[in-house]
Amino acid sequence: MVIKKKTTIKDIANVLNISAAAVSKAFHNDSRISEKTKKAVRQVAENLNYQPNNLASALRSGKSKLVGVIVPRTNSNFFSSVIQNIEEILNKEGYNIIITQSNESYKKECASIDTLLFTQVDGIIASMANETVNLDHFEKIKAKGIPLIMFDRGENDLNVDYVGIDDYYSSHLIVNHLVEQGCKRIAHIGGFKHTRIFNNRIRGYIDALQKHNLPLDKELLLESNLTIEDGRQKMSQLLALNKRPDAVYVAGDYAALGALQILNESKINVPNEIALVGFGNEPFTGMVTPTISSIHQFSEEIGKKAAETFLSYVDKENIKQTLNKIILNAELIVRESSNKI
Amino acid sequence: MVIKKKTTIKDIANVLNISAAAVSKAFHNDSRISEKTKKAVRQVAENLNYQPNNLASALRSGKSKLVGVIVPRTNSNFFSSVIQNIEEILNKEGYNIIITQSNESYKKECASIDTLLFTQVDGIIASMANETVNLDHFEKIKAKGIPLIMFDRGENDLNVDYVGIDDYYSSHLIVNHLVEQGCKRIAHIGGFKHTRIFNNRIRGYIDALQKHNLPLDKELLLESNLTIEDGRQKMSQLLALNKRPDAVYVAGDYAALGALQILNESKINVPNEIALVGFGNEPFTGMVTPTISSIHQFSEEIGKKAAETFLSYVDKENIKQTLNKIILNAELIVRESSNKI
DNA sequence: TATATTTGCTTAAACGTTTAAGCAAATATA
DNA sequence: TATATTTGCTTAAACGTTTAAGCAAATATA
Repeated sequence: MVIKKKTTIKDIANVLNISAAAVSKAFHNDSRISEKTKKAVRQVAENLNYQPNNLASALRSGKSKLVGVIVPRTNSNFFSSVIQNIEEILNKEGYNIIITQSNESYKKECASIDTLLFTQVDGIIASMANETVNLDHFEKIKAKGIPLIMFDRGENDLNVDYVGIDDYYSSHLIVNHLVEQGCKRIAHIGGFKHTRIFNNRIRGYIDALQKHNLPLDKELLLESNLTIEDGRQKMSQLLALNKRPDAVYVAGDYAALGALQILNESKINVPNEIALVGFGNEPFTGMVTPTISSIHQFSEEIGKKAAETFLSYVDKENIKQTLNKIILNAELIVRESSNKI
Repeated sequence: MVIKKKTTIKDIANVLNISAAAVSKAFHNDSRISEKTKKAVRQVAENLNYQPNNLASALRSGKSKLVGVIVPRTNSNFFSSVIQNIEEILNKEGYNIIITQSNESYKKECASIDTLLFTQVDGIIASMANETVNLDHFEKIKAKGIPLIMFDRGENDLNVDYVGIDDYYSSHLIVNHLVEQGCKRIAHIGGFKHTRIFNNRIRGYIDALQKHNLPLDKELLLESNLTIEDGRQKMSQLLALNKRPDAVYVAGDYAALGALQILNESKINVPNEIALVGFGNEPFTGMVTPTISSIHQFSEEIGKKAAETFLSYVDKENIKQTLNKIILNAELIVRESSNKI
């Protein structure tokens, strides 16, 4: 059996009787290398089946051409679509991405950051885990001097670029719609208050009620981890009230599904007795019975903007990031669960 | 502003007045380095906030400690769970994974392989795109001398390790169940015949019918790309037949959902008029009305076995792979769509 | 025709590790 | 006490690139 050594830049140089440096420059289309030599280099490279060694060039140039992406989970339409768009933009510029999932765990998020830094990524694009409160691990990234771009779930305190939708305004969209449908007691099953986006949705909900001169009933505002299970639990809690709500706005689709299950099991007419709106526009919202109204975030745009923001730092020395929010529009998709006709 | 240089092994060596080689050995717990020195090295490393440079060690040792993972999409419960388990096993051994999505596209799959090889991964774990027929791009991986492990969607012709479930037997599970429910005209909306797993499901379907002395009606065996849309289309086709089926076995959950939509829209009672079974146990099968029976694949096991198979090649010279199938059990989850009681 | 500029390379060092080979001092063995 | 072995390091080269500096030949300019 023949042990075949990998072809290197030197092998090409030997064939052509030029220096390795000239070969390297030919590949990089250096203006001081003649067209004739460039052509010859390309030809020999193909003949010898040359594959550049990214590790070596990364080591020498200090750029690994890798970008780390941290998401709470890939198993979600939103995140997988964002990832896909990040990849598309970055691949075009010669970057590859390393995806890691935090599984909503603070510990896993810390570990992810450590491994990404160890791999010498040129930057990190991240969306925070639910559990995360302390931000020291993200500060580590900044201390390394590589750009950090947050999307969807971020924190102002990090003072870095952020791409997301206007959660406060989205709540207004939902409340406006429900009021139009004639609802007067609108409940909100919200996410953790310590997470900025969920806090904004809560603030938006409260302010929108006030705008419509509706009273804020503390019993109708619940904090949840937004799983299916907790959605069921919180909905049961709302049904047990003396004065039930006539609409429920849930800050996440999975919890909205749990709520719907309880409503269906309790033979409550949705939307006529109680209307329901979710958040995130997961595909299943259009599959269940009745279909669930939800907020659609333009994941393609979010992914693209995040990638482009990263690229804007490339080749800059001494990166100095500041809080820079890119806020995109979101859209309310009205489906059966809130459409009384 | 202070430009801080990264701490290297040499900085530690200077502080302790020893050689860089000694520091490297101390980190690798070499037996010829004294405990005292090791302790001192670790202490100084911490003081200087030393982070090892993976690129340099990868270049020198020829091992990047990166493993590429290629999936048709991450946006699926099955694939994201497999990925998560691969990651868990490999992280323990100091490996990181680079995930790429082929989006079921042959071209994207080729590109993914190129970028992974460019990044000098130590191995690749992959599940093939729907579109893929030609296997040259996978042969490239083998030619590089790094291990290739296929899961879920593979090809015998590649002659590499494969981890998956017994598709042929799974079809028997489904047909047996439907016969038990009293069904006699069982249709099959199958995947592309050129993909091995779908072909096995078709063969299993045909043989299981024969085992139960049921005739094979060509009109009832359809080939599909298994999207929701095509599921709708193929179901409509079945409903247009003179002799309709009394059960439909769909080789993918998304297409099964499309079929269910048509059945619901046509006011056909599921399961009593027509029973329905899907494949894959995607979460939404338990969310829709009626809930859809489906085959559950143990994604945790599949991910773990794939990762362990990769690890079995680590540190081996001259890797020689052969067709080696690891076949795991699958389970039929019976739900409302096929349970006549 | 003499000098300046451009072209097309080469040379040599470097990126931060790992590792084979070797050496002196300390310790063990005969 | 003389020799053999072990311990704890050092030296030097290497992994495959990139890049600053420089040089000779070719070409342009005065």
